[in-house]
Amino acid sequence: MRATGCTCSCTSPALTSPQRPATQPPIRTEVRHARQGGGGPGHDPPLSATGRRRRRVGRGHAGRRGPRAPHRCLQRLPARPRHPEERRGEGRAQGSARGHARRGRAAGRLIPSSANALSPPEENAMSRIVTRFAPSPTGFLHVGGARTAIFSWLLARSRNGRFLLRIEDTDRERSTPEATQAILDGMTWLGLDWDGEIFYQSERAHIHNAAVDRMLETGQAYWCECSPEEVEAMREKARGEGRKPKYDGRCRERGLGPGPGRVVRLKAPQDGATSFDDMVKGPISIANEEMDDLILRRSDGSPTYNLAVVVDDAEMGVTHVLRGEDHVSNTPRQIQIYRALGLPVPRFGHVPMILGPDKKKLSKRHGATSVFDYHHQGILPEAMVNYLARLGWSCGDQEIFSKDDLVRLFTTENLGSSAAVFDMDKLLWLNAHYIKEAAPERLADLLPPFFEAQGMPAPGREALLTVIPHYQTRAKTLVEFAASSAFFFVDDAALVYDPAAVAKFLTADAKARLAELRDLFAALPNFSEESLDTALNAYVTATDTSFKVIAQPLRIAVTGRTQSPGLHQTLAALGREKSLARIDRALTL
RNA sequence: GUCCCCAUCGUCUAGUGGCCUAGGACACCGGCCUCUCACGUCGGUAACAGGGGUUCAAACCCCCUUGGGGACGCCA
Repeated sequence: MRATGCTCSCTSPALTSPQRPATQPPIRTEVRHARQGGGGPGHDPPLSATGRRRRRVGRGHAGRRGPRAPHRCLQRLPARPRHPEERRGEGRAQGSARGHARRGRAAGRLIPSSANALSPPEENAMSRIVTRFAPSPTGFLHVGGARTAIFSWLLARSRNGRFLLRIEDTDRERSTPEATQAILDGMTWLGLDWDGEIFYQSERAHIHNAAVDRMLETGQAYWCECSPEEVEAMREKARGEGRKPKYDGRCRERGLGPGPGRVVRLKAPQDGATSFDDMVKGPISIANEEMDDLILRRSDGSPTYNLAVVVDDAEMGVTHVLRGEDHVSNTPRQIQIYRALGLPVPRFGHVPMILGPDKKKLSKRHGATSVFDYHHQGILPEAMVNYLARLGWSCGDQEIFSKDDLVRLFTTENLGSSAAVFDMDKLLWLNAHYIKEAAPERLADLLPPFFEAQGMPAPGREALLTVIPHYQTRAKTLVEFAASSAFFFVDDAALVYDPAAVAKFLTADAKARLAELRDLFAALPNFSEESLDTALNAYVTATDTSFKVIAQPLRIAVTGRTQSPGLHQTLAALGREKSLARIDRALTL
């Protein structure tokens, strides 16, 4: 298998539609092919080639992390009060891409050309940073893509910047509208909102091609008539000689024009090196002789990926590109294209991969890879975001981060540079934490589909609300939540008794006590937790027994199982009628 | 094969030359709490891949080795 897809380190095997429980997310985002139209290719005023030179070079890791006193991530704290106010509005489109086409486009074109010219965008206090997430719609949003989306979103939101979305749907074979929808739904579920219109790469071929034409005109690109077979032969030869397999550039100076079967190649620099200061990995440099003259336009006239990405990012005004590690080797090539086009080079950051427990790249073999798999497993979105953000990023010893915390604290400085293993246990722990913290009303909104998924009608909201607090400390997922609290809501006659528990605890002696308790409960003036608690304790003292002796039999009688919330709570939540009915039934077992 | 990247407890990580007999969290083990299960709480086991340098001092800087990963498409 190979990496497919997104600009985000995904391995996005077109996942087959999972048999999803009835947890259809209530969040739907319209996929609409916004007409991007117009707008020439990157015809922005050419910027001085020197504009992009970094000042900070090769100082190793120390170089990108200045010496500072307190926890670095906490330094963002003072910034807090400013942010919420400043970044609001401006056509941030949550949900369907409607209506802000003009505004979005204008901003996209203007910002970079003025802001990027002289210093790296990061250092320029006046510049608005622009990040993007650019998935290719060949499957669901998987956790790797979700994480780079989260980081890109955080980078923008934490710096009062814009976060854009571009769908890289130029692979007609594998791109589907369903996948696009699934990705948007995934983003929405996670609460990652984007600014302005969604960009669809497939609608922008004319812009890409215009850029190629421009390079042809300026001599930065040339026509090549070598066939794929010939090129493969060159590569084979080079490989045999222990060199980097590459096209040998034989058409470079031939001055060929257009013609059938011909491609356009970049006339890349042949000596020197191309380097960049990666936001997560530090300085990276690759000798230009390692790279060949990559194809910009295929023989069928269509633009290639590396060209399209560069042109789109430049056109959209992207200043900071955060993407998967599998793109580091594309980066120098893309930088060469930026230079050939005279465009400002954005900052790049490559986030490491997510591994499975066996330390191999996370894949379906390891279980769930789509964020919706986790949704359906009853993971709360805030737990997912917290977990994913913490996977490869840290802030001192802090583990729990609300989205606001993240926005306030995030910086690329604290992004880790090595691959990380996806740890379900820790996700579960976080999820349990957020379930405890959640408002019961919210859980009541979320839970119904999880009951339905296990084949029972969703309980009434009121009944649900009385039971929910008892399970917030007991469930790690909503699936577990529904499963372990289901006995509350089933018909008394349909309650399933655990045979082993019945055999062990519902002895004749126990039944005798149950009968007494039944009468006691029937006579109780009210059936509240307090009065039950008092009555139970009084019974224990009066009959000179211990709570332990009556607890399990009673519990099994009303729940069918050995585990439940506290007895008085369980009985009260069940109500007198059901409690008595169940005890009666237990007496017959 | 070539190039690039990565390397602290089982896992996520803190660490940016002395605050390190390496800190936190998950998981695991044990105690407490207790009507069960949880929650909570207290405690414990557990790591700087190896070797050379540099330095008064190295988990941290440099080099090498080893191991892992990625890339080398008219895919994205």
